[in-house]
Amino acid sequence: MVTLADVAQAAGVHPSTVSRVLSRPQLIGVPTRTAVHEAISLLGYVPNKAARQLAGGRVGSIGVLVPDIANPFFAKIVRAVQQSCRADGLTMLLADTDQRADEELSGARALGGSVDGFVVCSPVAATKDWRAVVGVTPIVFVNRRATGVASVVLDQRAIVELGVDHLRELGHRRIAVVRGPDAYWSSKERDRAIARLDGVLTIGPVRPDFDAGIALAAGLINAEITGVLAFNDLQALGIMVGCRAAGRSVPDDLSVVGSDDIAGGAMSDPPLTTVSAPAHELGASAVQLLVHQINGSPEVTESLLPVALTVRRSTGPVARRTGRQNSNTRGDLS
Amino acid sequence: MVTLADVAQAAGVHPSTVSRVLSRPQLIGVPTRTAVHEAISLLGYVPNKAARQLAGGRVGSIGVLVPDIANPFFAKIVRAVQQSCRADGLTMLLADTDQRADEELSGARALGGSVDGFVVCSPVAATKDWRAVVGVTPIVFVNRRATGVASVVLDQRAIVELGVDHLRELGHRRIAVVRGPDAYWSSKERDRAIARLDGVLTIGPVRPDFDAGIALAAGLINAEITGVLAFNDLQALGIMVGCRAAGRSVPDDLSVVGSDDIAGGAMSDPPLTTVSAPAHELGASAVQLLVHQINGSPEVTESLLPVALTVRRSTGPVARRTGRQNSNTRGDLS
DNA sequence: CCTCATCGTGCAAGCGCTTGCACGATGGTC
DNA sequence: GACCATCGTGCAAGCGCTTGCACGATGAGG
Repeated sequence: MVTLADVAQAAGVHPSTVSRVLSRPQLIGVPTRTAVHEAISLLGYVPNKAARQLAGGRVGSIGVLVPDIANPFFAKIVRAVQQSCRADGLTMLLADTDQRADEELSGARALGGSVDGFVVCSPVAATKDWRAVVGVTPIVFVNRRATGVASVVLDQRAIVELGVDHLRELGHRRIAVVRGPDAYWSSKERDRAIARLDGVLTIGPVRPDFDAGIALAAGLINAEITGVLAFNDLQALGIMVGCRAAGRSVPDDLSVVGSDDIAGGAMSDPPLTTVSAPAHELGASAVQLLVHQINGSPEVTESLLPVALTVRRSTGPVARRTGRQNSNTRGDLS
Repeated sequence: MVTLADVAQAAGVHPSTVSRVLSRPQLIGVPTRTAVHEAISLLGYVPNKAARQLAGGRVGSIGVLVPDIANPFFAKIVRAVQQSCRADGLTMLLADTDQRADEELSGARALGGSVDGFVVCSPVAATKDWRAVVGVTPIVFVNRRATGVASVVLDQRAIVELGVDHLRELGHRRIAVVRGPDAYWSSKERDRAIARLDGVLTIGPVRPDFDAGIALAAGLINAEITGVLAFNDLQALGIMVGCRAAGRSVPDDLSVVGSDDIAGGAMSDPPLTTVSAPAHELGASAVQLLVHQINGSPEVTESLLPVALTVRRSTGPVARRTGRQNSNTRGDLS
């Protein structure tokens, strides 16, 4: 293993000079700097992170906590975070919290000493608990806004409005929007947006997963809903399957729009119309905000990311009244 | 921050004693040990990883490299790895290699100094390059077998046989199996298994993703295939969609079986029959093997994991000849 | 009762790096 | 021409932990 001292010797300078070339090059004269760089690449020197951290410098890695890495939405975010990290020369430590507040906190504790900061996706633990655990360590929340903590969130209001407007433009009048679990910041945020709207039915809270979606379908049909905005894509996919199982067709009998735009949505049949979340930007912005903080910026930035409607084929014009009539008739049979 | 020294003082012993209580308890007398433990929990002491590593001890973390974390199959493995890590008190460092050999190697280099070992999923870089980069650092390959490297792999032969046998039992005679990219170890392994079989057509190599699956459908129909074993679930899903787009039905006109058993398979319509891979075991075994090596065991273990058929509704009995006749007729139209 | 393993614990030397401080060498100013 | 700011570099003290070695206190054997 080649150390700082080896490089220093090769370059004919003091180890501290090498160290400075690496951390604050502007302090060092250009000729020396060049010589050091040559020695570094010649010897293939790689700084030892542990030593660097121990000596009080930057660690060069960040911790990322996600509720469930198997959820494609979070997988996309993690991927973006990882890419940003690589671009910034950072290492990413990942912990899956299994959606549990205690795992979140214990994960943070475990990573605590080894990272420069945290990116926390959809945190469920209370903000004050977070502060207690991480102390002054920089931190940014993804998908939750909290005072005193940097965050990058999706425009939940736009999600609701984009989804509902799309349905309305297709002529739908009996529109439902599914509420998410109360524990989520995004749920509360959407509820606020929903409250602004006239004439939409709300359903739930309902778990944002496939099975819950299936279970939802029957109720939607009974309520003669013709267009529904699910809480996320997984749930939307479930609604579509449940609908077909009940003998109805998507989008002829029910238009469904999801939210997130996970890969599975494009692969369903019909492919899912959805409000696309910029997962990549979410991750990238989070890292950017975090790096800012790590570099000493005191400002607490709250970043709001726009969403966009992706129209595929799970939504269509509302059926003419006779069409709905037919549907109802069939519905009585099942 | 509470340090070893603080604990030592609180317990009235020397720091080295505390250190030993943590790393090799059997060296320390029981009363002292107890006292130290009390002091530790009293003060809420958390060992500093950087210092520990620097001093030459274990780091307590492992590096995991995956080709694509957004691929649900790898997400499942990562999740399992993470769980095993937590159970063993290990931290997991994750890097996404984007399926590129150079990223694999540079990822390993970046993590190099900060981990006790590596779990590498579906490595594409050559084994000797790996050895060159990681030196004597313990390492285990997932989904590739290589001499001199511990590995945990799926029984590729069983995958092929299980899939094909299932199709045969349903009466299919015109069966195709899709080959994967030549670069994959699993592809070569399956090819070997396919070679053993009589009377199956092979197709490909074909990329193991959704779009490639869609593209495949037409060819399958033209060749009058009635049952197909895809290379993985993503591809199988694509075949189903492509098939329906061509006016055929699954499983009536074409039975399709996937491989992996990703979550999306259960959510498709019809839900996908597939050869399930024990993703959780893959991850857990990998960690176990790695920990063994880290603990100094010299043996190079190669673990072969069994797979199982999960029958859902994308496969069915072969259509009666008249049925196929009909299909063909319809086929001419499209 | 003295000798010698054996066991439990203290001691101190680092691991590789960062950083505040000191110091010599510049070049400009009065 | 003597003085001072400025700049570039060397020096050394740690960061928190592990571990080989030494040492005192036990209990067993002659």
